[in-house]
Amino acid sequence: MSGGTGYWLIKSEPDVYGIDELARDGVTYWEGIRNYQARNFMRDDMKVGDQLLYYHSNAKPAGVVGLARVAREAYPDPEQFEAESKYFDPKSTPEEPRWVVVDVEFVAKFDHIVSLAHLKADPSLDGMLVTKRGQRLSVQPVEPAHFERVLELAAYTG
DNA sequence: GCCAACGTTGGC
DNA sequence: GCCAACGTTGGC
Repeated sequence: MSGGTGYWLIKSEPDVYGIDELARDGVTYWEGIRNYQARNFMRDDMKVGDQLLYYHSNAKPAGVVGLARVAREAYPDPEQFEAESKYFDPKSTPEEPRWVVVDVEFVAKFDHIVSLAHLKADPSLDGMLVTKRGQRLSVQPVEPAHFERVLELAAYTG
């Protein structure tokens, strides 16, 4: 697989759109990001082929449940213009869209979740953003070494 | 369900 | 531009 060299963690609530829905759909656009820092990561830094840790939040337990990749770089989030959408933003216009999406493609579901508790307990993951208290950012950059370590913890062999 | 942490909004 | 109020996130 050619392309991106970046690593990210993306959060999703399994009750809303979990890894099983992504596996079913194959590809989806990552709609509804309404945080400027997360948007900037998607808009400015995510490249096709970048690898994504798929994280379930508001879950029991919370943790990394699989892998995905960026299939298309940032473009305007169509839901921001749809008045009936929960992601509608009246201040955004097609001429100057405020929010973007990327396309996210399913890669794999881990056999076992790598729980948040497990991530926090691993010294080699010190400093990983998701393990920090109060860290709510739903799109986070991940260091390559941390990414590889999470795959080890998942016993993921590709 | 609770509540701490955090981001955004809006009055001034 | 400050900052209190408010709404949301997300672990527990």
